[in-house]
Amino acid sequence: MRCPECGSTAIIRDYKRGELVCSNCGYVIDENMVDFGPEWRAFDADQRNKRQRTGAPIKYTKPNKGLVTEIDKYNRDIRGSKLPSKSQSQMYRLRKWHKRSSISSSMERNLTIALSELSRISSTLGLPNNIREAAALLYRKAVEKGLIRGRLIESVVAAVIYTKCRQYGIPRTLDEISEVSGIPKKEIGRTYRFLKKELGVDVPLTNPIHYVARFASELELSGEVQEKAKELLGEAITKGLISGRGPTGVAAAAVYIAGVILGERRTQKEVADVAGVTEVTIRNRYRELKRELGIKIAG
DNA sequence: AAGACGAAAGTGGTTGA
DNA sequence: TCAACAACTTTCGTCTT
Repeated sequence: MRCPECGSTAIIRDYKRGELVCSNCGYVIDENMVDFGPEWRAFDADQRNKRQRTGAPIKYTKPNKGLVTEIDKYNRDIRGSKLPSKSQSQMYRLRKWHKRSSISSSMERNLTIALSELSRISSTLGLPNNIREAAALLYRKAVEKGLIRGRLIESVVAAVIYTKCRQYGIPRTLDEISEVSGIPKKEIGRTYRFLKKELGVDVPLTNPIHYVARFASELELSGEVQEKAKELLGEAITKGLISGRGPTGVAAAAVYIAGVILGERRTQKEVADVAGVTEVTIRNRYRELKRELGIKIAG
């Protein structure tokens, strides 16, 4: 699907608000959207199997990727004739170990818990499916490398979501993820850094531009303001005003300035609230941007 | 009266010895 | 492991609209 406004394919489904939004320009494509997710919740694999009414394509968000080998209990070959007794005892042993290795392994149990937490968090944050899948894959890698030991499953889940959100350019702040996962920000950050090091994931610096659309739409600012804010940020980036600064603060200041320039003023406090920073930070960034970019505020 | 501005002190996390 | 450090927050007084 493409955004009718700017042609971008970066469309985000915001289930919380029931909106289909273009993440590039902030254009709301559809409102009153239906959430196609399940209406039920499940807390373990058993409940899920009982409640799920449809099958699924191959997915990393399923503990066994949706692919299972089953060894049935009838000692027959493909034509239905009995197996020789030597093969029968072999099949018996195969069944035993197949069961032990796949169903009751701690890794599978771990994944089951983790994946249900992962889907809960990503629903609450309104994350698209490709991120969920990517996060699930990353988590799987972490489990396979034995990096979970000694860590809360939930904190690793939070960390992989944070990582993937950043990689996919729809960043959520640590604060937001911390809130829905119930894991302290500090812990998520630490796990995130650990995973990054151990798994060698390459995460680009958070680009403040990615926050603009969200902040602007929460403040009900027009598309022009967003464009202006992005333009300002682009300039700021080339002048090296970003490094070392918190991306949310920079984005918030740009949105604020853009609003003032285009006559859609919001108070510093309003902007500060949606961005999750203080007015003072906005003022500091604002001052820097104003000075370095030579912006004059029209009176 | 509310918002904008900025100084000063405090906080939590990173970095380098 | 500890101290220095930068970014950010909290708090508060003053100025502007």
